[in-house]
Amino acid sequence: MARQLGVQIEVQIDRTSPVPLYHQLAQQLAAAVTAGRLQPGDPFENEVALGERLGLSRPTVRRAFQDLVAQGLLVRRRGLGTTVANRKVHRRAELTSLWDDLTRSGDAPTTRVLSLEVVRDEHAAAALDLPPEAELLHVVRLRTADATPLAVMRNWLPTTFGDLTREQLEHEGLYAVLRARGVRPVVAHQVIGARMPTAAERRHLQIRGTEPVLTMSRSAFDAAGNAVEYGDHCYKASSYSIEVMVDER
Amino acid sequence: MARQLGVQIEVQIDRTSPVPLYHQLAQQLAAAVTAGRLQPGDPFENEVALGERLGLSRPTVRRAFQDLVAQGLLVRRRGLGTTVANRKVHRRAELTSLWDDLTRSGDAPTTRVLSLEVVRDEHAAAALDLPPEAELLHVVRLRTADATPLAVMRNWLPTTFGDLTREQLEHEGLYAVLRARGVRPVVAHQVIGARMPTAAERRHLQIRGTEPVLTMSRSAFDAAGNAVEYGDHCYKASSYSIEVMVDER
DNA sequence: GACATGAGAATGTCAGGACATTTGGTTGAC
DNA sequence: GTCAACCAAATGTCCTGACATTCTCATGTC
Repeated sequence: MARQLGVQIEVQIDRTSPVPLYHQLAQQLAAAVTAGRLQPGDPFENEVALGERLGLSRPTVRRAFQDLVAQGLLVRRRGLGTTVANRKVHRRAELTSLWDDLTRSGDAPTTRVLSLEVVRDEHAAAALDLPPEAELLHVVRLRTADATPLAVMRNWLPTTFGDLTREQLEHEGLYAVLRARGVRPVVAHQVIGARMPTAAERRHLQIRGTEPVLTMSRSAFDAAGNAVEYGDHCYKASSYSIEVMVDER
Repeated sequence: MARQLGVQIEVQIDRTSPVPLYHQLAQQLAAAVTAGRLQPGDPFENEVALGERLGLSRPTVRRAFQDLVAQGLLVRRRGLGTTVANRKVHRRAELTSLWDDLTRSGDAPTTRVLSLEVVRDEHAAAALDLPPEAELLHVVRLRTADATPLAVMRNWLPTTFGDLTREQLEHEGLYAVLRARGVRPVVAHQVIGARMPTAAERRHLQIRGTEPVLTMSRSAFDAAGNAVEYGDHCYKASSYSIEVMVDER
């Protein structure tokens, strides 16, 4: 039976890349769907043909398709084939405001940059909605207040901020530096938790006895939806707390 | 290297069943984890050994494991193995109660009232904008989720709520009880922190090793500005984190 | 024209195999 | 006691192969 031929999508597979083959394929197919090059209901190229065209095995192609199904982008049925899924409506979550954690303190904050380099980090890239192979500017800073170590802060930013210097980052806060370049994060997703510090954190924060750290992970985006930064901060719990005001009037 | 042997779970595979083998396996493993026969952190039998024991191929076992990872029940790391995931409660820093949040996520909350009495407490009174000599209703509760201790919660309320009973407080969450009497907190000031647990908290929360608690203090007021409650909660940090969304557009 | 049947197309399931990478414990050297 | 190197254990990735099941269309018969 001559089914309607699935649409062929331009795909580049790089076997020298450290990114798994299935992941490269999944991302490019997802990009094509998300960009609107395929519309809901469009038939997809079948898994065998796509595999032959790209020189990939069927399980590898199936693994990529599976990821797209999990993201809600594709629908697959045995005997019928693969089609582009209908777009779902996403509801915005209700919001609260968060006090800026350090600007109210009045203490004399200082920053020491422990590390500043370009890296690849899949987890950070995912938190910024960027491809796993994306290069990111990774900065690790030690923040002190009144000469007392308070926090170790790790941040990852897109390499559009690759020209940030140690001097800038030590002279003022990261967000102040970003504001000076016209970048204003307006949306952030934060998760607050607690754990015991690692050996390195104990050293930097001068923690001697048994004392936890308060952690906060944050993904921040600007008004246009561009990734600004992903941060993973840990604070000496004895010296730090986070204040949240809730107003549901 | 002799790793700790993964726990063996009783599994019945029926090859005459129309249910796919991977699905039969996934369901029985999930049931064992959900039923508590395996605890967070427990090592799982590795995929090769499990396959050999059940006469299943490695891809079939991996497919079952993959489903459990997707459900948040297992954690897998290359070179290390498969372990039962920690149960994490992710909570939005909105004006909701833990009971409401756990009920919504299907985590079967229960409450045990440890103490219910009228007291004077200067600190709590101050947090409620009340005179230091004001009498307050003081309640201490142990909250469990899925039979696992999660939080010790201390609350102080004005004595207008003095007729609250143990039964009411054990049957549903504090805020549900308040709503039933037409009381609705709309403004709250919350402080999130971390510390090491007290001996009593260790006992109630069944904390054995070195593990911190995540703390949240909250003063809540109704629309007219009347004090509703002051709460001081501590949560097992390995099982709890707080989610905050920020939108400043 | 309606209905049954068969076949082709495509996905679903399962198996076996191999190599790469990560992790953490052990061992030996200093 | 510390540190580096090595190795075993375990998962991650990718491949080839085969059979089962579902779906739809074409064809033949009445």
